[in-house]
Amino acid sequence: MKPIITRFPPSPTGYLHLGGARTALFNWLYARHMKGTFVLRFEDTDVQRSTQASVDAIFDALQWLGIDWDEGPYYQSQRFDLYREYIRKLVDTGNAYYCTCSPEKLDEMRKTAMASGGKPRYDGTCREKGLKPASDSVVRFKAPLMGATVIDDVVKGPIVFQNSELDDFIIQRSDTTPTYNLAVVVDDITMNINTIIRGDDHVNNTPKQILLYRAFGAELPVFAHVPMVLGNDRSRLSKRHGAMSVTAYREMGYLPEALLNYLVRLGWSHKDEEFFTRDDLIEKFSLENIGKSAGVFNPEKLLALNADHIMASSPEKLAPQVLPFLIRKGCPAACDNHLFKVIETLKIRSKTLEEMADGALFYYACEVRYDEAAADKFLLPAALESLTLLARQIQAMTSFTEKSLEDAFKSVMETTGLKLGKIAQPVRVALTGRTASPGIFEIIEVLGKEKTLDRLNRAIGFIRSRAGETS
RNA sequence: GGUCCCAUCGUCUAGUGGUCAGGACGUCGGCCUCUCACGCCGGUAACACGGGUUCGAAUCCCGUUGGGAUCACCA
Repeated sequence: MKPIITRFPPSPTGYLHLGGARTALFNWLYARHMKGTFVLRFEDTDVQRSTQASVDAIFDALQWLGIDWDEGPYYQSQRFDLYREYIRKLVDTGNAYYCTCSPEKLDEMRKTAMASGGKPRYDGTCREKGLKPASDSVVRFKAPLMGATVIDDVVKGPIVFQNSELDDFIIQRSDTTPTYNLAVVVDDITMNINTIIRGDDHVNNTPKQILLYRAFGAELPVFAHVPMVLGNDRSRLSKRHGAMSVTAYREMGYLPEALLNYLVRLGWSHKDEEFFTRDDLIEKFSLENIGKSAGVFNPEKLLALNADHIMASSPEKLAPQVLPFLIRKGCPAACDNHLFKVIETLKIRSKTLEEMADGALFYYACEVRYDEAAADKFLLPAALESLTLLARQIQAMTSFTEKSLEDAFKSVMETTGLKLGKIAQPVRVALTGRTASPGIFEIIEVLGKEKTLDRLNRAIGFIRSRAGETS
């Protein structure tokens, strides 16, 4: 069995969007699963629209996703000589010809065809003229007039196209650069690509490409056309549907594994499993289980999956990923043992790293900023006794464990006759400034004796001064 | 419009002739509980329609409807 060689061929005309990422992922996974080779190639023959910034953005996104390549990156713009050589072969073998019909004439041709209800296709004016290259001539592929071309698609099954539907498409522009269909085929042939996994928006190009493979006498690759990713209005995913670039998800605090997991499940399944790590996917991915119908992108499910992946990650793994979010918020955190403990308390209640960072801020604050409503509700004179008692208990403690803290609270409960619920909320506001946070015992343990006492005492002072004001 | 593709809960999907049509997200109710979460229990909700084939169709065939893609000297 021949080794599988797949490729991802983005055109660098913008950031890497979710659809592209999924295509890259499928190709990468298949190559990894089959222990084959994954090739990266930039299709930048459109010099006008291709930019280095886009190339960099795509590198950045792929790297973040952890999608690495074994070969390339190749740039089509550096292979023009090769394409010319292949085009010449086609002309020499009578499979292509020069055409001098002007764009204006073609336009008119299309219009009259449309007007009379016909198809907008080239009428073959120059097909049999045997023209020599001229300054403004293009090269057209001489497509068969009869017969049919069939795609043996692994996901959709056989797809038949009547050759009479195809026209003599241009393979070389008047500026001697190759067009898309020619360049892909030459590249895929010369790079030995034998498995092409791409969006099914390419299905209609495929018969043209198959014809080119035949004209070159090359072996056909396996085609797998995967269904599109749709927006919530069921139209093709685009900017209208909100955040589209892969890196936007990084900024919002998504884990690359979660995004990968979500993307792969959009169109592929393995039994009824929902959660996959990167290694799971490499092990389980297969072309057979790719679905046929288009899928709607659902941000809520992505979010839920992100929460699952956060929960499944270790604090050590999470720390370097949250750190940038903390720093961006002006938090003096470092990737240390303390941060690991902080994360441990937040993991289970954070759906994104952004949320986790927000939740972590209070641990690092020099002075807790009280949420107004929280302070109004809980930092009241009624809490003074338990706060004071608790401070005294903690003062006397030498080390914190869940058990010893529980005992401290119990003692306060006994003295005051209050339930834990009544005591915990004021303490929570004193320590975090908010009414929602990780468990009280966890917080105290992570905060440490000194900070806990500081905050308790400050809250006591806060209540006293307030009481003074109002009385 | 031509060509091509697709069709199971709102969404992602399992299902490959015989299932009470399963799971996940969402949603609703409840439990747990120091808050928020997590977790747990339960509810809601789908085979687009019409014909066949078959003892028996979500599963196979045809048609209808609906949705999508594509029709460049873009990729």
